[in-house]
Amino acid sequence: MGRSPCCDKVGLKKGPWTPEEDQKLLAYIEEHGHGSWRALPAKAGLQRCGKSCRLRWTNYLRPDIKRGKFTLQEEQTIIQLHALLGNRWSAIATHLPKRTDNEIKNYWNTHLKKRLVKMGIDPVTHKPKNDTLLSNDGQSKNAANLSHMAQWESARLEAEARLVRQSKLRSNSFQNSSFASQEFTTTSPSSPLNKPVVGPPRCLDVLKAWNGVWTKPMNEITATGLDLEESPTSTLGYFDQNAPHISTQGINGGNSTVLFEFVGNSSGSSEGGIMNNEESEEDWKGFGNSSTGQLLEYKDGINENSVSFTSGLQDLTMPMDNTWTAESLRSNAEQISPGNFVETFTDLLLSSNSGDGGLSENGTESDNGEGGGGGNASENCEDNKNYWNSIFNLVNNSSPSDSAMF
DNA sequence: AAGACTATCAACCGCGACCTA
DNA sequence: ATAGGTCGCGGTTGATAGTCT
Repeated sequence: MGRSPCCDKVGLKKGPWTPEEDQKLLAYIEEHGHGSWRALPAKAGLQRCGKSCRLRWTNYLRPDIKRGKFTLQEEQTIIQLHALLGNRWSAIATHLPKRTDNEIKNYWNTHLKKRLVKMGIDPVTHKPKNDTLLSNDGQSKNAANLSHMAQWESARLEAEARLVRQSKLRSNSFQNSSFASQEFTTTSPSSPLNKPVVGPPRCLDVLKAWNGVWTKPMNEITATGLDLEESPTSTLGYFDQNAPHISTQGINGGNSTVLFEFVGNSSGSSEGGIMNNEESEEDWKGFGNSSTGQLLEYKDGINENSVSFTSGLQDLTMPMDNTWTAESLRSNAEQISPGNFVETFTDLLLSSNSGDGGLSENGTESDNGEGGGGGNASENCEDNKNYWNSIFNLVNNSSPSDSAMF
């Protein structure tokens, strides 16, 4: 069937919105909710098409939008999610509170993609340009798993979208009541007023692990607070950022989800490791000579039996069997001196960020070798390997890996 | 100072999915 | 089953600001 025009284009205004138009749209939605976007412009007295109104509201006027540069944490989340989901900006935005898909898309295209390219990583596949590393390391299996994971998460996201839609329908009668009473706790940028998603955001299990990285001091890892009572394959459980925890589940006995959270008294971080923009940029530029961060290199990747890291001072090998429990994590965590896991993980992920940061082409600003990554080809290869390994690590440790798919 | 170039991001376009009759 | 209508998503464009030469 053919696509019908969203509106009569004759006489409709296009281009940048004026403050007056914004005011009209805002006032109308505050009073009536948006209802049908198609009908809204006429009712609100706007010479715009409904689509334009929806976009303006969704990407700019909505009160629950956070503006300004992205924090380091947000950057990390975007990269991780993009590795899993690809250009599914709306899905990615679901996990970035108060950010719109459009904003994330723009940020990816103008910043993050370039950084990955400079790292020698294909921003589309997130694979090193020379991905023989993977096969050489016997990690093609992991790559396949990741691919499956992405597919699986995609299916889940779609199912979630349906649920949200259904929820929306059920609550439609709710819509036109008081605007002021609307909850703006939704984290979905695609969930404006007509999507009363209340409560913490639904979150990928992967992101639980990932978010956790930023929310809890290493030494606060505990074996308590296991909150994955819900099925690991269910996304109906909410991730509570205020309830960081470490979770283990029936490892090898069916479910092998292991979520652990370290973290973050990052230098320059404020609450929960969230940094302001300048600080974020500083981190991008400065890791490698971080005085507070301690290098923790994901050294050996994942193999059959263990996962190994190298801290600045010592090696740490975590068993990949059912002995990798909360307790073991905690005790192993204690092996790592109280450095900042956030930074080290960031280093791990982005340690080849020489081009964009403070490391000059010739490496003159690289005053140390460990985290700078601005070195030779072999170092870059190692960094790329680490980058991808970090993703594998997250996926493998937090995936609902025990679904039949895996 | 001025023109060229680059980066950023708001906004638009077109497609596909979904819903309803 | 099908057609029409609506909405949301992802790709792209274009205006503007900033930087470089």
